[in-house]
Amino acid sequence: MGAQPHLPGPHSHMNEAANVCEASKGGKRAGVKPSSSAAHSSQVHKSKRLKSDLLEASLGYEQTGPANCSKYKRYDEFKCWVCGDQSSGNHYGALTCEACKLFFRRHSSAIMSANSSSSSPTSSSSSASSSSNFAATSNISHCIQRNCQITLQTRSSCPECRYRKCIAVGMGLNRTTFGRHTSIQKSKYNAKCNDLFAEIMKLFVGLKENLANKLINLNDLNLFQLSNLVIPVKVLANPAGSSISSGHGSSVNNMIVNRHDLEAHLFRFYSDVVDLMAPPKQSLSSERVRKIPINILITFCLIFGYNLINDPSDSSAKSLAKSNFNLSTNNFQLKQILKQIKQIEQQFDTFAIRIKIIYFLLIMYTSFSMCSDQLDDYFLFAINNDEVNDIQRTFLDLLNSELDFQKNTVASTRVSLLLKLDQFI
Amino acid sequence: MGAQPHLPGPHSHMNEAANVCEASKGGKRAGVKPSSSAAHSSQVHKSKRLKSDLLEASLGYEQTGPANCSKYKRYDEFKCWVCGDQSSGNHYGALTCEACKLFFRRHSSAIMSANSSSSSPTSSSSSASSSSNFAATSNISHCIQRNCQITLQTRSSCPECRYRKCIAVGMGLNRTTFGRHTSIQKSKYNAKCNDLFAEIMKLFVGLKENLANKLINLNDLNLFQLSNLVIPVKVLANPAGSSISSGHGSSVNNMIVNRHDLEAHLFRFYSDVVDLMAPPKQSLSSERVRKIPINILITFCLIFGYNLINDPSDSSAKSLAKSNFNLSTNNFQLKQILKQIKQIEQQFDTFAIRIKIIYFLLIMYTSFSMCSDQLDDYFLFAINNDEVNDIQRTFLDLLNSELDFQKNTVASTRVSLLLKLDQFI
DNA sequence: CAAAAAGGTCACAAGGTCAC
DNA sequence: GTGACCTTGTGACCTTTTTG
Ligand SMILES: [Zn+2]
Ligand SMILES: [Zn+2]
Ligand SMILES: [Zn+2]
Ligand SMILES: [Zn+2]
Repeated sequence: MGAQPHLPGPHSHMNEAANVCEASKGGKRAGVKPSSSAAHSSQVHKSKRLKSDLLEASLGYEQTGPANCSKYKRYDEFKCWVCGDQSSGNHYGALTCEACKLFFRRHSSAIMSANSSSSSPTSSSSSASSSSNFAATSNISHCIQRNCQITLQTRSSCPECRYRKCIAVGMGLNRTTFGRHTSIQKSKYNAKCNDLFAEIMKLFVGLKENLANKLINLNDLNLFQLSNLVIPVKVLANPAGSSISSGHGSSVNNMIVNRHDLEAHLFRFYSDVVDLMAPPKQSLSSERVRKIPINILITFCLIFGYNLINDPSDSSAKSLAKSNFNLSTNNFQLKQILKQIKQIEQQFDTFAIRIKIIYFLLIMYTSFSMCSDQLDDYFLFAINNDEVNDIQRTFLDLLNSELDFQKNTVASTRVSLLLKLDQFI
Repeated sequence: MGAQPHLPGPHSHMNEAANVCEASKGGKRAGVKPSSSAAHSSQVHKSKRLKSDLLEASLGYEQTGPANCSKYKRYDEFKCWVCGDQSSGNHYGALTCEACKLFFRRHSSAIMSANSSSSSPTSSSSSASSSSNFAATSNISHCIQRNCQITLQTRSSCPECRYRKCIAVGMGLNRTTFGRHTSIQKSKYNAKCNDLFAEIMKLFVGLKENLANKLINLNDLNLFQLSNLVIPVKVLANPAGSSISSGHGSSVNNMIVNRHDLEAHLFRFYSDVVDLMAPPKQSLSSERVRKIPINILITFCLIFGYNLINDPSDSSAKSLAKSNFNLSTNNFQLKQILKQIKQIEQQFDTFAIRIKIIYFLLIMYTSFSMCSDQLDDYFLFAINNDEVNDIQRTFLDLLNSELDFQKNTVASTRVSLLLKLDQFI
C-alpha cells in the first residue's frame, strides 16, 4: 500500500487519502485558484470532467506533500482539540485525532453503562455527572490536581483530565455526524478558523482551571469585603451572601474571585482578543498596565459564574463605589445577559462553554467597536439598550444556528461561527 | 485578516448563516446573487464591520425568502416524512430527504434480494413482510424496543425503526413517479391542500351533528342487542353497559350508534378518502355497496367516542360473531388506540378534533397501503402489533409537529399532512 | 428542452480489530 | 488500556432516465 506513487493514471483507490490531505493544504498558496477557475469554466459540460479536474488539480502540487499525511491524519491543518495532534476529522462533535476519538467512545460507553447499572436518581445533569464521576465510575486512578495539560505526549498519562477535556470541547455520543460534508465545510479557510477557535478554547479551558486555585470562600469575607462584591450580588438584589449559590443554577455560584487575580489570569487572553479585534494602530500596549476594563470583568464573571470582588487590600482609588461605572444603568443589560446565559444552559449541555465563550467574545468585540476611541479608558464601554439589543439579536442568531448544528448532520454552524470569528483577523 | 477578498465573489461577506445556503450552490440560479454581491464591495473596512455584516446577513436571509440551502433541499417548508429534515422531493411515494431516499432504496433492494434468494412461499405482500423481517433479512442489529423516534439526530442510530417508518409513511419501490409536475398542480399545491383539509373538517363536523340524531339510548337496548355492541364495551372489558360512560372521559360515552346509520353517514367521507388514497384503477366502486369495513368503523367509533352496535334488525349474515374479524387478537391494538386518544385529549384542548381526524386518516391510510391488493375485502385490514407501532410512532411525530405548529407561525405541519393526502391524487 | 425523480459516486465518520 | 488501520453504513452531490 505504498502511499506516494504519483502517476496520474492508476489512482483508483488512492484519491481519497491523497486529495483530502493536499486539498486542505493547497488552500494556503495561490496554486489552488487556477484549478478551481478552470473547473468552473469547464463546468458547462456534463461529462466526467469534474472528477478528472479534481484529480488533476490535486495531483498538480502534491509532490511537496509531507510524508506524515496519513490517510487517518487527513487534516494536517486541523489539530485535535483535545491533544493537539493532527485530527482525522469530526468525531462526536469535535475535531479530534483517532486516538482521542476512540478514547472518548470507550470511556463514554463505560461510564454510561456504569451509570445505567447504578441508576441513582440523584444524578444531576448528565454531562456534568459523567464528567465529575469519571474516576468513580471507571477504574481509572483519580487525578489529584485535576488540571493536567493534555498534549500529544501527555494525553495518555491522565485519562481523567483527558476525558474532562473531551467534555469541555463539546464531545458527546449523541453529537455524531454521518456522511459527506457539504461544500462549505470544504472551503479551505475554515482551517484557520478552527485553529483560532481551538486556540481560544484552549485559553479558556486553562483559564478556568487556573482560576479554581484562586477562589475565595464566601465565609472568609467580612462585612466590608462583602460590600465590595461587585457581581452578581448587587445585580441579583441578594444583599446577603447567604443565598448567592441558590441564584441561577450552575451559572451563578459562590465562586468568588479577587479582581487582581482575575485580571492576572485573564489578561493574556484579553490582550490576545484585543489584538485580534482592535486595529493594530490602537492595539493595547500590553506591558504598560495589566488592567482590564471593569465591565469586561463583570461580563466575564456573569457569563462564567464567578463573583467578582474588588480587592480590599488594593489601596488604589479604583474602588467601584468611586468609579463612574454606573451599575444601576447597566442593570438592565446585565439582567439581559443573565437571561441569555440561562437560556444557553437550558439548551446546551456540554456545549454551553463554547457558547459562553462566543457570547463573551461578541460582547467584547461589540464594546470595542462601539468605543474604539476610548480604548485606553479604564471603563471601556457603557452600551445602551439599543446596543444590548443588537448583541442579543446577533447572539440569538448564533443560538439558532447552533441549534441547527445540533440537529443537522453537517458541522456547518461551527464553520459559520468560526467564520464569524475569522472576520476579526 | 485578508481572508475575505477572494475574487470569486459570492464567498466574500456572506460568511455567516446565509452562506450556508448559497455557498454550496453558487452557480445554481444566478438570480438571487447580484444583490448580495453588490452589497459587499465596501466591506473591506474594519470598523463596525461585524455589526453591519451580521445585520445584513440576518436580513438578507429572509429577503431571499424560500431560497433554499441546497439544490437538493428544495422544499424548505416540506419536511421529510421519515426524519423531519428538509425534503428534496417525492421519492418512492413519500416526501423524503436525500438521505432517507437512499436509505430506503438500499435496504429495500437488500431485503428483496435476500428474500428472493431465500424464496419463502409464505411471504405475503411485499411491504408488510419486508417491514417485519427487516432485521432478519439484513445484517442490521435487531432493535429491542422497536419504537425509536426517528429524528434528524437519531435516524442513523436505529436502521430497523427507520426502515419501518419508511414503510409506515408509504414508501415502496413500486411507487415511483417520473417526470415533471404540471404547473397547475404545482401552483395549486398549497391551496388545494388547505381546501382539502377544510373540506374534511366540514365533513367531520357535519357528521357528528348528524349522528347526534341517530343515537340510541343505552337503556333502550335489550340483552340481545347488548351482545351486539361491538365497541368499546368488549374492548374495555366492561361486560355490563352500566359503567360505560365512566370509561374514558369525554371520549368514550354512551353514544350508541347503529352500524347502518353510521355507515350511511360516514360513507360519503369514506369514499372520498378512499378515492384519495387508493390508486384510481382500484378505486372503490362507490355505488355498488354502501358498506364500510368493520375495522374502519370500529376505529372511527374508538376515536370519536361512539359505541357501535350491529343492527339486530339486519338479517344479513354480517354479524360480527360470524365474521372473521378476530376481536381478541385486535384487543391490543384497540387499547393502544384508546391510549393515544387519551393522550390526545390531555395534550390538546380544542385542537383535539383536528388531531383525531388526522389520526383516523393515518390509520385508514396505513391500512390501505398495507393491503392495497385486498381493497375490496369487507374486512379491510388486520394489522399486527408492529404496524400499530408504526402508526403510533408516525402519529406521535405528527403530534409533536402539531405542537410545533401551535407555537410557531408557519403552517408547516398542516401542509405536510395535506401533502400526504395530496400525493394520492 | 426543462423539470423531477431514479440511480450512481465517493467522501466521511462510526465502530471493530489487532498488535503493543 | 492504547492507537493505527480497516470495514461498513451513510449522505451530499452528480448523472441518467422519464415525462410534460
Ligand atoms: Zn487527540
Ligand atoms: Zn489529571
Ligand atoms: Zn429523511
Ligand atoms: Zn429502534
